[in-house]
Amino acid sequence: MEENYKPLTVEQAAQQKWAVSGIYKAVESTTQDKYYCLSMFPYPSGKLHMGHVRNYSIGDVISRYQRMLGKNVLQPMGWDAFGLPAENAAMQHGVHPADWTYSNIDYMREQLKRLGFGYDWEREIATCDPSYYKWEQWFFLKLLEKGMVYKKTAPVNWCPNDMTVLANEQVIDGCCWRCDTPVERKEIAQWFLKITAYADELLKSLETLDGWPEQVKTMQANWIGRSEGVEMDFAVPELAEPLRIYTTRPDTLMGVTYLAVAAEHPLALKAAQNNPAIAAFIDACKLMETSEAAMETMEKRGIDSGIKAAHPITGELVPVWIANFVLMGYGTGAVMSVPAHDQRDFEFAKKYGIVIKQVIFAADDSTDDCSEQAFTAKGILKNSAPFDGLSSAEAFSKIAETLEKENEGLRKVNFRLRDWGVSRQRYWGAPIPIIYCDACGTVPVPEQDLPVELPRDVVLDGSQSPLVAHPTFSKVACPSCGKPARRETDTFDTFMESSWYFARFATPNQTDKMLGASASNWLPVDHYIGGIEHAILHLLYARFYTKLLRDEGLISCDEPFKHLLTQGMVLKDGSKMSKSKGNTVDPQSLIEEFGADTVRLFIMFAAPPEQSLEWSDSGVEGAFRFLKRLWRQVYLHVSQGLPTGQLAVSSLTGEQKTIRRYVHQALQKVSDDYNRRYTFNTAIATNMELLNHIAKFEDTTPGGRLLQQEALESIVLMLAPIVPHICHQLWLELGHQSDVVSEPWPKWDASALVQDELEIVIQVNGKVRGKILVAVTATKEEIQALALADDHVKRFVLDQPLKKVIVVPNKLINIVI
RNA sequence: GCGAGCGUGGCGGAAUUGGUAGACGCGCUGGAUUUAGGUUCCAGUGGUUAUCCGUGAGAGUUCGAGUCUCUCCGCUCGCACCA
Repeated sequence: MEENYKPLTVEQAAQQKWAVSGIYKAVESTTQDKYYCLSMFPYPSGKLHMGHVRNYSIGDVISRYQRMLGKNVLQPMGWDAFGLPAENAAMQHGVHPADWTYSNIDYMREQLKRLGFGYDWEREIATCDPSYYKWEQWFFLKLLEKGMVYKKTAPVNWCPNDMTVLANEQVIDGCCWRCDTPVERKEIAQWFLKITAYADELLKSLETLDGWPEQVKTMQANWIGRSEGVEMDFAVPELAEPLRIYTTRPDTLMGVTYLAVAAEHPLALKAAQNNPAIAAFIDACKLMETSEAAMETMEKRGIDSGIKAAHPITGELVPVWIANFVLMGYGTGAVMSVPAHDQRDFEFAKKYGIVIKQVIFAADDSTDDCSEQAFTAKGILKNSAPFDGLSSAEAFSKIAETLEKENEGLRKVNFRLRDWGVSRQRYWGAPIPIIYCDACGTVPVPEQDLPVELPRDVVLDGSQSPLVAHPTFSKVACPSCGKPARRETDTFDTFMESSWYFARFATPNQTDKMLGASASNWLPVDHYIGGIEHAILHLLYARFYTKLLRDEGLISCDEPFKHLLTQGMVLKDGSKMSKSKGNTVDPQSLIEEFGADTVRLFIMFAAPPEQSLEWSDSGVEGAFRFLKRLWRQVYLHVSQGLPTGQLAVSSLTGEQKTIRRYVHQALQKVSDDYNRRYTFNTAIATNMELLNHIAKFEDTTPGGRLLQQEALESIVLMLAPIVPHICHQLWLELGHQSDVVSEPWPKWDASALVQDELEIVIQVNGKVRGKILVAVTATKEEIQALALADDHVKRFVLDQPLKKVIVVPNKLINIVI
């Protein structure tokens, strides 16, 4: 055995061995349970960053641990290859998005291989490959057939100077990131998937996801946002149609002092016809971002339309305002306003001098004053004849009933969730397979013409969609009548690709179907690992897609991910590692300096997976030091010749029993850390502690050397999922011919854990005053007598009478005086 | 603005079910070996020390609170076209 640890040699040898044996290739088995472990696939942005290394290290550790438990593991890898950065790179560096993407993929694939992740590379997929997005287009057309897809207008960020649509990220302080022109909202026709048709199921089946973090389930439930309320009409004498609104607080109906409508609402447009002030206000409302955060924090402004609407109960006329915070696309584009009981309405009413009418009063003696702020709690109705004296809950039913009887309203369940807009006015995405014909209307591309391939010969200059500008792409014959028609030039949202890739990994090379039969055997994913930033959108879309695929008969599960591990961010100097902050650490140079195992070890040791991880260069050196110490300890042991014979467990000395107890306590603790807690940092710490113990254990008797062998083998097995290369080599050095990555996970011997005596903490009034060694068989009375006899304890107890004595078995005794 | 988290030594973190706060590692201090430095090894390391005080701040529940409850402060993530 080499005296010194040489990571590069060790890692090359191990990786070569794995490549030759094809050990990570996943083949369906009838004798083993499957385990599908998936890390979120990367966007090929150029090089791996530390967030990737962390994500994939966690996934690889779980995969390798499950393999040692005897599972048939599937761990695939691929590329979320469509997206905006490729187009930006094209504009900045004059490189084609496809070339840029594929060369990034090639570089990053090599990095992943160098890190020793156990992927089945035969299943690699790239979403920009026509053989992948063909099935996405096919499935979209299936959904169109089923009525799960429709087209409507929706707002986008529009740069009037560049004549182009901007992503939210490309809008900086309300202006275009390239030319600084103020951005406008523009309504354009777009394709939508009816995710709201599954709102109920997406909400209800969250309850079945026992392996998901509570916080993620809560966030999803809040995002879906089920509410119970009343939809009602306010008649508008000047319009044929009444104003329809929805409220979750019908109990406050008698406090309505105005209504508010969106700037794009027909009522607003009518009011603007001969009122230049209103027309100017509506114009100004266009200068607004589409993101919810921007809208919720902007200044709330409005103008009186001059039009009045009739209160559905009293018939009293209330003014209708046009307000910038009401949106046409969400709900009905109109809301009722109760300044006394809603904070936003309150601030708006104060600003514009609108009447504030309090109708809800506190049921107890807590304050219900609404002169300074809205009183938003529920309570008792007053000033609300004929509902005076009712509680908010009673009023909800009574008012709903009254409106239903008069045919002016209806109880309704609403969701905050909106349908999924999938149209993007961009080049580097999957084309939407639709053709528009003047005679036949909207015509799906026939199945035999799929995929609609993205043309390569395009000009990217940031001014308009390259597919619109392309000379021939949009010019097609109508598949139905053969006359000249126009092809859809929008592409799909890239979330469309990432919403089903986990299923495609089961049958990645299937050419005649979207998913082969074995998709149902591998799915659902047993463990899914990825960033917390995906807690809502990606995970919700993937759950939605799973239900769509199920209803199409392509898979049989209801949910895609059994267990979810949301990994924290990698920070440097307290803030997120990013190119723009210039605080990135390149994994490549560290791998070259210390080896993949050191990088993996540090990243798994520095923090538990769900917490953010603070990068530390000296911490990496600490990890390297530990691997060197481990190597040295095995070297010292092996160079004395491997011990022979069987360990005689029944005739160990006290010190030998203690060291063996440390080994088996570690096995027990580390198994729990891997299996239940996913706290790999404490699993590593336990192994470091154990190595410290055995380094001090210098027993060279035959029994002592067998104990040293047992301890070192245990450490190597316990660390194999985390640092597989060095463990591969050390396992061979310890006298084995087998491959450590395929060894069974070690079991602890319960009899080795037994102790005769235990240390018990003595507390007086809850404060630690001493420690005593007692036999494990000691009774409460015996422990109490021993504790009271302790000199130090006596000083605190003195002669005071004992009020109470609490004994926590095997832990502590608390004497209360 | 709304939703979800987090806050413990000089630093990363540990304390799993309310029961010894600071495991393990980094850094630092002293020593040994080597000596040009580094490596390696050993000892020590929350503050204060007769004892007390300490887990963002303040209150509460309890024999006992880092852990549970409430209020506040600070930070992070998400908000539907970044992925």
